[in-house]
Amino acid sequence: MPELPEVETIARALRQGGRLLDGRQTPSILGLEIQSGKLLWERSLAQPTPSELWQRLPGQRIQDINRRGKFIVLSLNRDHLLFHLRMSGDLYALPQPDVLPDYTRFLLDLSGGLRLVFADARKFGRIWLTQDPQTVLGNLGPEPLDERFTAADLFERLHARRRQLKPLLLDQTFLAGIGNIYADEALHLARLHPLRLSTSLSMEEVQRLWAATRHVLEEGIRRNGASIDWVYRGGDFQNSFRVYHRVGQPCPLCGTPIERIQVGQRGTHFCPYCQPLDRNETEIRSIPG
DNA sequence: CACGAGACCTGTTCGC
DNA sequence: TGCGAACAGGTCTCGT
Repeated sequence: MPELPEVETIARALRQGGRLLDGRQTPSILGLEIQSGKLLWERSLAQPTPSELWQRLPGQRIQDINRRGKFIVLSLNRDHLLFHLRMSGDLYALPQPDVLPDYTRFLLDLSGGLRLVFADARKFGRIWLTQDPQTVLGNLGPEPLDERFTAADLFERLHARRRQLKPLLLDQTFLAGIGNIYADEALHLARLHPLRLSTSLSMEEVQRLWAATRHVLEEGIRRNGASIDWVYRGGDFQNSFRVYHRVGQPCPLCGTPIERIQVGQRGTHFCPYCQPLDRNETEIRSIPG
């Protein structure tokens, strides 16, 4: 499910409350104390062992809640508790007496009668408890919405490697937080073909990609993320998709039917007219003769 | 270094 | 209607 805008929405809701879930507003868990908890699917816990986790967690307070890339970071008195939701995870606060939600893999009982629930149908999500969050987050690339991240930085990073744009945007060491939806949306807004080679972009094209990336992420956050299928609920950015999940439907710029190809085993959506591919701009795979 | 395939998992939707 | 295939917001590891 979640990419940067969805994870940002989830983190904000945990910090400030106010996420609408089944018609109810979820509460903030900032400042609450961890009393106990349960791990219902062992492999959801990446680090440390369950026994060490339950030895360390009780008594710590949730002092801060932030997002880095697609990670949610809870800062506790002595540790950091990190969550990655991967494809189908979600994280939210509920009143304690409630029945456990479907696919609950981990929960924390908190002071004030609240409960933090980590639900994850596909079991890909992971949890870490560590004193040093950098051991988990250390390889992430820059935050695309950080004001210190400039178009010149992006140009430099694109030209430091020689890769197709789409897989590069999905590479979390290149930029942190972009996933399949926002990569396709950004490339369309920037009018760049997903197979374009990173080293082929002019400064003007990089400027477009930089602005487009930030624009779609900001718009995603403003709309509380995108809700598709049964997984993440609460956002409505899906109503603004330009290309994602729109195969055969008209491009919003020119009306040409949107096409779908596979790039690095990911479904990739683009407008063949607005995002043309010049032979000189992509890798030549086979040398004749 | 870059790329593709396979793995990790379960649920929903599509096509015949 | 039924049933298997395809597909899904992500990332890691391995082989070429």
